[in-house]
Amino acid sequence: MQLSERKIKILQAIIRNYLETGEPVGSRTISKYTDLNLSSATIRNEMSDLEEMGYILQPHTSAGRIPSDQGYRLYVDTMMEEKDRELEELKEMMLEKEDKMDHLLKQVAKLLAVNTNYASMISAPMIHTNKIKFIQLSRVDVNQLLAVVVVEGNVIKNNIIQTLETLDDETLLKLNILLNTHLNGLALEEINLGMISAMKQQAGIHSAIVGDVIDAIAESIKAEEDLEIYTSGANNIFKYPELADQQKASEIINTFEEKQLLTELVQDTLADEKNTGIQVYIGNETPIQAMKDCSVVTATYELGEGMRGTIGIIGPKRMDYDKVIGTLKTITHQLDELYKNKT
Amino acid sequence: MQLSERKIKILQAIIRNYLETGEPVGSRTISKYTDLNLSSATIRNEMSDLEEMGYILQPHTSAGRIPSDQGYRLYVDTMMEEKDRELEELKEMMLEKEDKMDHLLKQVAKLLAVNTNYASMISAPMIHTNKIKFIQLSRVDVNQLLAVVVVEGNVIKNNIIQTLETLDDETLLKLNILLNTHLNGLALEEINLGMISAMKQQAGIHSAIVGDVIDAIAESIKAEEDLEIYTSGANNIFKYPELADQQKASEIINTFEEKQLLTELVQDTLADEKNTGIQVYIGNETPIQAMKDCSVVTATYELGEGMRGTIGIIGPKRMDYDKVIGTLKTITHQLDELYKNKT
DNA sequence: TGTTAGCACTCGTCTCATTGGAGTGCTAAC
DNA sequence: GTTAGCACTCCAATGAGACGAGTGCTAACA
Repeated sequence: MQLSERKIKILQAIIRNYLETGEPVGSRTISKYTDLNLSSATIRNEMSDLEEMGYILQPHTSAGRIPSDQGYRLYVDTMMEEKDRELEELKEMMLEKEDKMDHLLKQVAKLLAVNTNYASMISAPMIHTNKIKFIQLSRVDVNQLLAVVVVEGNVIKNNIIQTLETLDDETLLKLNILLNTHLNGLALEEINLGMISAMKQQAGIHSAIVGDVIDAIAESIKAEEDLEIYTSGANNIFKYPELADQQKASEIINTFEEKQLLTELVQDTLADEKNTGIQVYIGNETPIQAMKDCSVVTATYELGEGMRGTIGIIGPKRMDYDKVIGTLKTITHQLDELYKNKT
Repeated sequence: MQLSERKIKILQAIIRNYLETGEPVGSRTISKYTDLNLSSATIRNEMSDLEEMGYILQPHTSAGRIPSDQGYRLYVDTMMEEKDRELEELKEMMLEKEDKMDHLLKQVAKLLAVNTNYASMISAPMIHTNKIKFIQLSRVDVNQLLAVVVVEGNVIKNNIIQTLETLDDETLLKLNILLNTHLNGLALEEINLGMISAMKQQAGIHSAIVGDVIDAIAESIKAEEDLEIYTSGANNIFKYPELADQQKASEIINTFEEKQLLTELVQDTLADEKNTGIQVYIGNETPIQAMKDCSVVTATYELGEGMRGTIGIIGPKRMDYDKVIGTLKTITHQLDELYKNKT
């Protein structure tokens, strides 16, 4: 069967109505709601077709219809009217000097949650390049060295190294020069054993330290791998009765608390290269089992230089897709701008 | 009325029973439960007294009794049999090299939650002294300086400073020496305008930088003030029907998500100096409104040098106080040990 | 005087039947 | 192809009745 013009209009009306109310919607409601003047009986016939085609379903025999996952999917793919959103707060927020990345991300997460009334998450940008920009070794105590590594994108990593011997200023200076001349501009993977042994040789009696420092650097950079995720508004799910029952709520809350469980979502979003930047997971389409009764909308943001992160909104299936997608587009766009203005 | 020996035993039995079951407990149950061989009728009379005295209450006329806040309070203050707990996992966890404070804290929070089946929180230690131990200024880019500040307790802070002029190595070295000789060993509050202007004078044409650096340092150290709190196991509350209803769950979850709301709890715990280290807030005793239907048990841990933080367990009023307090004592003790072994 | 048995009473919970209404599907007429 | 009408379904809300856990009180007992 083909989806006639009229069927589409009716489906659209059903979904819109259901998004608003969360109640199954009946034929009479639609016959009043739409501009095509049809009686409820006609609508009923069409609805019967739509159900057969899998776009809507009945919770029980004598109830109205609700959209199926397939129905939502069609809606999102073809029928949405994306609402552009002005997020003044965001602009203001970004105008304030927000140096600390984690603060900014937390703020964005919160802003999203408050603005949409859904739950939100944001992952810190993954640094793909991880090129070392600068290394600094300093003595903070008789047998403690502080290693500071700055990588591309001004991400700073610290590590304290315990040493057996006490290094004097001159040696320290030499080591610093040695490290910087050899390692600057390199990514972690580019550092090979040959280089290390060359450096050790040059370091002479302090060769042990060189090894420790490189270990410390490797550790600092690698630590980034378990990527940081910030969330907000998890308790918004209680606003939607279909998610608020104990079983579901508990699972969702748990996922939000064990943020690492959200990693899959981030991976999945980032993996999809060809995409316009926005992805919508409806119900079972989600990679996270706990969210099979939700819809998840994710977007990729980019802070130049291959630093990419993910923003996501998690809500009920009857989420206001138009608004959410509009909001996410605005946010990612603003994050781009932010980066441009910073550099 | 006096609390006779027998009344105490009965009250204890009521509370113990209620802690297990979560159901109001009746006179017949107690008459079988206790070793004092009394009929249910006698128990009833005693229970009537206990109710009048405010230690127990009836949810409705023909139901059994449940402990009141006052009853729990008496129990915690005088009748508990603290269970000592061996936490092998904790020891193992701490044996592994856990350099990163935040990782350790997250782990501890999780361990607590899993172990007790309640929700847990832990605040990062507040650094009271905040004495500057070491300052390092480095050039990472033509017009970018990296300021690293290490404060007492090896807490490291970074800040990137934009400069108008490009500083050469020699100037940078001079500035470093200038900053370290003037500021090392001082707390933020001890830096006064006199010192700053003295330093600026010595810095000559680079005096502007000195101001910027001091601002950056102040900012880094102050940032510590909105203290970090880690939580775990919030969704454990769903295991206790009396907390699992939407209204309450939502409030509690929200508090856990907006971690700053837990600050009050931390403040309150740390403020109470005279205490043995463990504090119990039963129901309305809590400083956090959202937790008025919970009990909260907090402990202070100390990592030497005035670095103190708070650990807390949040659960239903019928929490297993004996176990929780035992666990918290073990944990704080282990954290102490950890610190000793590190230094 | 403290303890106990017995009994009437209360009140929440469970079950079951009833009702009302929203909504459908089908049929026949337009 | 559209619509009115009607029988039918099924959920949700309501209320009556039975049940039982538990109490308070009284009177009797050691």
